[in-house]
Amino acid sequence: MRLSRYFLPVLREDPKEAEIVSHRLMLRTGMIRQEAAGIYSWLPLGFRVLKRIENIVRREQDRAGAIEMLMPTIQPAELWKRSGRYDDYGKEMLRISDRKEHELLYGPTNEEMITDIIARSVQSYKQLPLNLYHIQWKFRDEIRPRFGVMRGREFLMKDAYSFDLTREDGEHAYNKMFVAYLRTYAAMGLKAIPMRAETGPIGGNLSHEFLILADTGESQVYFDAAFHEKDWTTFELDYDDREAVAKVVEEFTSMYAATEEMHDPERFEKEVPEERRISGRGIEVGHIFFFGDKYSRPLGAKVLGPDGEEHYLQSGSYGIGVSRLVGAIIEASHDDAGIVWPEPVAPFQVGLINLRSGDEATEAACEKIYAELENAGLEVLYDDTSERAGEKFTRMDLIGLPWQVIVGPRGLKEGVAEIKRRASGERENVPLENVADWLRERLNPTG
RNA sequence: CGGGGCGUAGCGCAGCCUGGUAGCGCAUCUGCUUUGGGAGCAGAGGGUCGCAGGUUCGAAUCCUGCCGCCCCGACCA
Repeated sequence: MRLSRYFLPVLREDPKEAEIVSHRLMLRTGMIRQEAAGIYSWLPLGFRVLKRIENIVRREQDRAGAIEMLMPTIQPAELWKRSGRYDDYGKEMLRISDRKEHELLYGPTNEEMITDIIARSVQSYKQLPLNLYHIQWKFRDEIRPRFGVMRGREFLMKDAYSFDLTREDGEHAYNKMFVAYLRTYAAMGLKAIPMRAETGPIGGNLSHEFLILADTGESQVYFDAAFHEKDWTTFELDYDDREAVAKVVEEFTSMYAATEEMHDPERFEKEVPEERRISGRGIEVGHIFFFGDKYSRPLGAKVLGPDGEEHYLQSGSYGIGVSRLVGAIIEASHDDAGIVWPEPVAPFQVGLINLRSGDEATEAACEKIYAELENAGLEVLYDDTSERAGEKFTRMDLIGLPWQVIVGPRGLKEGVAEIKRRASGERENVPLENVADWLRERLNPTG
């Protein structure tokens, strides 16, 4: 992408409404634009990141055997009256009515709808297990939206719903999602610590929240430093192997980790040696629940089992805040100069900077490298604008692409381009003709 | 919902107390000079002063009501 033809409205100054770093940087880099409290437009740069994250989530859900679908944002109130949540959900639910005065609502979550779909289509245990998910916009009329996309009213969420015949099967479905979540966050360069959680209005009794550590997090968390020593990168296993899956869950739940609501200081002190007790702030980026027949009963989701009897389905629901993750990743990965994108979620992998636009030789060298990088399957933002070097450097650091290729008359004389790694600031001079290969060796082509 | 703050050009702000023809910096446009870490000079464009009502000869400024936004607290992907 040529910057001169792109839409990247960066702000030179900090917008005054943004206090926390991710919100500030998202506004400054032109990723988002606020339309109302907790409601944002996603501008091209932000949209690219959102899609990247969404794709990683999708890949890991698919891998764990979940099946993607899409339910609408608008739901009939009638479903929610059946589950009893129409009244329970309170003012957080945005209620609307159509021209015929039918009561509708903008979905804050989809347990009712998916359970109803299953109830109408699944009659036999032979059709199980099922885990269906979608990635769809939600609306919750939060008491106080804040922190940009981290607590928006409208937000993009991946929500999956599992349906099984027995509690044991349901727990396996839960465990699979648990492992899939570890894999998902790891694939984005994050460590999200699973913590025992309250179940809230979703209900049920088995639940974990996944939190990434950041000073600006909204939750107070307590955990065992042993989490820092875990291997977060390899969870290669057969999802159908119940024991293997349960073992990973066991491994990651045996160490103490709790949010403030569930924190038990006595247990913490008893189980964790003092030097390993860590308390800090965390951002909740995922939440999984197992709630048995809480919804299948009122919505009549039952199947005939092998015993010839009717059984209510055993269910769980599994959410990842996709739009929140954009902010959360920035909170976890930035410096004074701006965002430092982990490669897997970066909007572009490479920023190519022409330091002297208008200069024929420099332009020719840039065009050549640009074409080679694109041919190598890399995603490149080519700063071909006529601005001065300083502005280009500052802007490229601000938007935080993992690699910068800097081409100017100085290097051209030596036949080299300078390649800078945003995260570490290391620079290396690379012969012009080797730039594409050099980068390709250090990057995975994006799919 | 309780507490605090803000609303004036695309962005950041001054002006308001003490009413008198709306200003600064950055950005934008034109020209020239520049060009390896947010350039210089010269010129130019851009405003329902959040909205409505009131007081006044006259309101960004005073009064009343409303709306929006941000921050702190109780709730949540």
